[in-house]
Amino acid sequence: MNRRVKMSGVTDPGLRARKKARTRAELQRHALRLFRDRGFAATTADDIAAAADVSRSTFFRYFPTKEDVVLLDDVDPLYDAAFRAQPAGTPLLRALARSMRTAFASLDDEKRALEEVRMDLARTVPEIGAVLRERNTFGVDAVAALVGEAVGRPADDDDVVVFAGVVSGARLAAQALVRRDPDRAYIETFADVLEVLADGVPLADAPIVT
Amino acid sequence: MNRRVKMSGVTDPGLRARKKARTRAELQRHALRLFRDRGFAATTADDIAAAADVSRSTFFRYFPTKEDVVLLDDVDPLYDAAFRAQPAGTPLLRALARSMRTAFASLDDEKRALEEVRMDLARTVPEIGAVLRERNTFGVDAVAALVGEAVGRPADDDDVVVFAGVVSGARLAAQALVRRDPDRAYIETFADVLEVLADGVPLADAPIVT
DNA sequence: TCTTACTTGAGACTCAGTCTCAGTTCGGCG
DNA sequence: CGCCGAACTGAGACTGAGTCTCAAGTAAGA
Repeated sequence: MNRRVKMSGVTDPGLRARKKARTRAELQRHALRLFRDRGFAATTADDIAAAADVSRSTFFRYFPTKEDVVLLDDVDPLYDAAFRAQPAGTPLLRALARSMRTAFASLDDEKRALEEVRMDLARTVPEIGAVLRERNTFGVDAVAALVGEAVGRPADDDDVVVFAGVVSGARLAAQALVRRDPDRAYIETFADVLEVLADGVPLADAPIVT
Repeated sequence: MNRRVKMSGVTDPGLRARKKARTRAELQRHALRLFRDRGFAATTADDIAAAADVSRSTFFRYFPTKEDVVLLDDVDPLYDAAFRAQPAGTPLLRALARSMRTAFASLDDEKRALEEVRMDLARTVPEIGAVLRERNTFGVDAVAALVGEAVGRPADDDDVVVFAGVVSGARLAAQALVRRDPDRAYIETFADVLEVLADGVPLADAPIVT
């Protein structure tokens, strides 16, 4: 029993793969806990490995850098999917705002808590923020790809890239706002900013006063 | 002769300070050269120190990290100054685009070359890009401060922060565009993007197709 | 059950970054 | 001019990230 079912359409993982997934998840779980409690810099790769009961070598086999451990994520694909599920005709910025809200709302409590720790670290620890910004669903390239597809233009079309830059900028703004007022919820703030932008860039035409 | 003139309004540096400035500049000069020729990762702090004929310790005394050496910059203050010099009444985005162009044009050839290497590294080497984005004149916080002052609003005003995010996003877009087509000049591209945005966010109202 | 391929732990190695200490050099003052 | 204190430098030890190699263990498949 518990044999790998090779014939069925969905290839069932098998013991080896299941073990790997479990180890990876364990490493992340302990890492995030330690980062939260002791701080990122004060947590060594050894600490994490020890907590997850594997060797340091193994830690780096699963995650190329200490930052990468924060990247592991079940949520980003959900944003993507939610966006693709938006009905045709929806204006882009609204569609993005909405898909963020629905994707985040669809998370169960455990995942949401995990996600909040991740976003907190992203705002707090510069190295992590940088990595996340580059490899996230909301990096310029990723948004450009997503949006280009949605409007039927190439991902390197100037307008598409500029639009993607604005969306990434909206995220930067949201992070800055939450940093200034930690009571704000990040996802909500991000979605709000996108909706503000749907009515035009604030201050775009504001003149300089002396 | 060559005595430090303490009485005159401008405090003349003195030997010590001059030496420091020279060492710092030398370190940067060699570092950028080595980064360009060998690559960032393949250049060790020892290499740079040796090239500039100082000890490794001294290198880290001048620059807290290897990335920081790329940050040293005479140009950013020029952008600031050029922006502040824009006539009252100029709309913000135009003012930013213009001040970038004039500041960059005011550089002599040597400085401009240096600046181009820096921007190239910023686009090419992720670590450097990240540091530059955070500590640059065009980071969200810096833009918010500059713009808040210009429109007479606090730097943590929501509109100001969102606007600053858009400007930072414009930079991200410009970097992405140059990455796709290295023949573009970065500064020009950045200014162009800002001017595009002055006419509204492209695709903002574009609907999703299918 | 036996072979093969993947996975792991141990440990050596390089390099970034921090810190301490001792020696040197500059600046200022008598 | 000569001396003292402060700033600067180089040497070297130390921690921790990240890479690599090798030997031992374990799942997969026949």
